[in-house]
Amino acid sequence: MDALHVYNSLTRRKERFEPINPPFVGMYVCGPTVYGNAHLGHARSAITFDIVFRYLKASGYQVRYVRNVTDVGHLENDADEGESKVEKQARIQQLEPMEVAQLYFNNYIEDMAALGMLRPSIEPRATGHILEQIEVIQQILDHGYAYEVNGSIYFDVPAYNKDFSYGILSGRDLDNMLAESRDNLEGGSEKRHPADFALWKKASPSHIMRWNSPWSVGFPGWHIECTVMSTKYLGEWYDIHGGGMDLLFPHHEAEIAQSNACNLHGHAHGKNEAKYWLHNNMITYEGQKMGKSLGNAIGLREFFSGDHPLLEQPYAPMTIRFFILQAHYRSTVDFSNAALQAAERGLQRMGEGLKRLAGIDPQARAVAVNPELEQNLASFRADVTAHMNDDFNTAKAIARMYEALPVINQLYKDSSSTFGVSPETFTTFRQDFLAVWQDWLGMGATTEAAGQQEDLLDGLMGVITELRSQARQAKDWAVADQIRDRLNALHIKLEDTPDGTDWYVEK
RNA sequence: GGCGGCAUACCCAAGUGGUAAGGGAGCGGUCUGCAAAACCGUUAUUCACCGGUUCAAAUCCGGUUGCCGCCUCCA
Repeated sequence: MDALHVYNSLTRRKERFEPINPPFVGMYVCGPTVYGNAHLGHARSAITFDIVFRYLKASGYQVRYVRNVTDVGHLENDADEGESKVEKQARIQQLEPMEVAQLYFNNYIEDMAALGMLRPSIEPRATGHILEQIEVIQQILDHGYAYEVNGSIYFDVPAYNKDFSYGILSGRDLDNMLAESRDNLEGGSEKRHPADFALWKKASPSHIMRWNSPWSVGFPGWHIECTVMSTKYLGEWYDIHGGGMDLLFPHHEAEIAQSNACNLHGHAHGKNEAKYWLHNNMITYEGQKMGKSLGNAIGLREFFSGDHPLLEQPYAPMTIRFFILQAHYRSTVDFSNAALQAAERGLQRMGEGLKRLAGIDPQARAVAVNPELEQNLASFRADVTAHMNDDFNTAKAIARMYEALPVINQLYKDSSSTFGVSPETFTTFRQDFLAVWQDWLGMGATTEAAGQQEDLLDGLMGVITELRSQARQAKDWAVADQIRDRLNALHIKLEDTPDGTDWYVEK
């Protein structure tokens, strides 16, 4: 595609992407609730929108990417007046609730950095926007789309549905929802209608995270923070709202309702908080959904360390990123040791190609231009752009990179080769190839950060491999093999090549 | 029950009207003291099943079967 198209959940169609105020693009993504370490699902969502962020920037847009941090715990269960998830963790760990939120927020940032994520432009916290949330709730009340019961404020879905239409995003019909859930409407509920949801909850005595409001000492409802913070930083009507598919209902549906109830423009004017609603699909593990409630949500840190009964080995963060990018973001992606190991090997091969790419002298390969190779390299950028323009199809972009890999290998191989490309084509290709890998896909951090330790190790290994080469020249295989075996035991792999011996530390 | 998605080789996975991408694994080969790695080549007449539309369908329509997600906190 020659222009960016995105799949919009709101219209259920792929649409041409046209920002409201080019060259500016506003994007809001639902971030984590910080009461535990991040798992694979968090990674998928963050990676999906990291790609969107990167690609929009690479396309020349000026992007403001807002990703919230939910540090209000909310309740374990709407019907309970019990403690929130954050408070529960705080009690278990004997920490201040805010300490828990900060701890897991720090961990989240660390994990995301390991996965090659760019930091968003703004990372607002729910607890930092209590006043704004109270203001918006007041407006919704003033507009008649909410009501108070015992100090709690609920969104009045039926009232809203009269003037707007509730369910526009998820394709739900309020009447069906009513008919279907009438029997689970329990007597104790303060809500007038089962579809109503809390905007403000009065705190029970055990609820520690609490703030003053005109209605009660309490805390904001689950959905309101996103409406409020997106409006504050991106306006009432902005370009992109992203999140996982599991947030589509009720969370995003509620957000749209709140936004319309507050701003009163609504879909009659084609405005539903954001112009494009993008949703990444779920991750499964051997065909089964990964979820907290299912207990099979393997944490990112466990993948990195390999310390989990389901994992056969540790997996590098970049292996995980790469694997996720090999599938389209709107498809489910199935994790398993076999699949991850396949990605690991594939990534290794690409890394090899990247290293070779740097070592090719374009002048020396210009001898005889081979039309086929020339064409492969010359069309590279246009091909990858077309794939990314098609709803960020990173799977295709990566496949295209692999199609260029044999060309890189051929050019690298031997200088007497009759294969060649023009230096101009090659130089442009090399720039593009690296840009796609590092900047568009964010795979640049493949190589480990170099440090002093590494310099020392380089020096030591230089000495060792040199001694071993001498032994090999003397055909002293016993010594040569002993060196290799001993290093192998230390997880240092030696590989003999025609030019000398390569080594690397096994992960 | 309501809403939605998926079913492509041994595994992962692209592909939504023009005659099956890519990765891994397997197999054959090159290289190599050996090993490992790397490189080259190769692997689905066929896209769950049945019917229909079309010159043409994995791709569109109808039906069947199976799997999954959301509807409750979840990315």
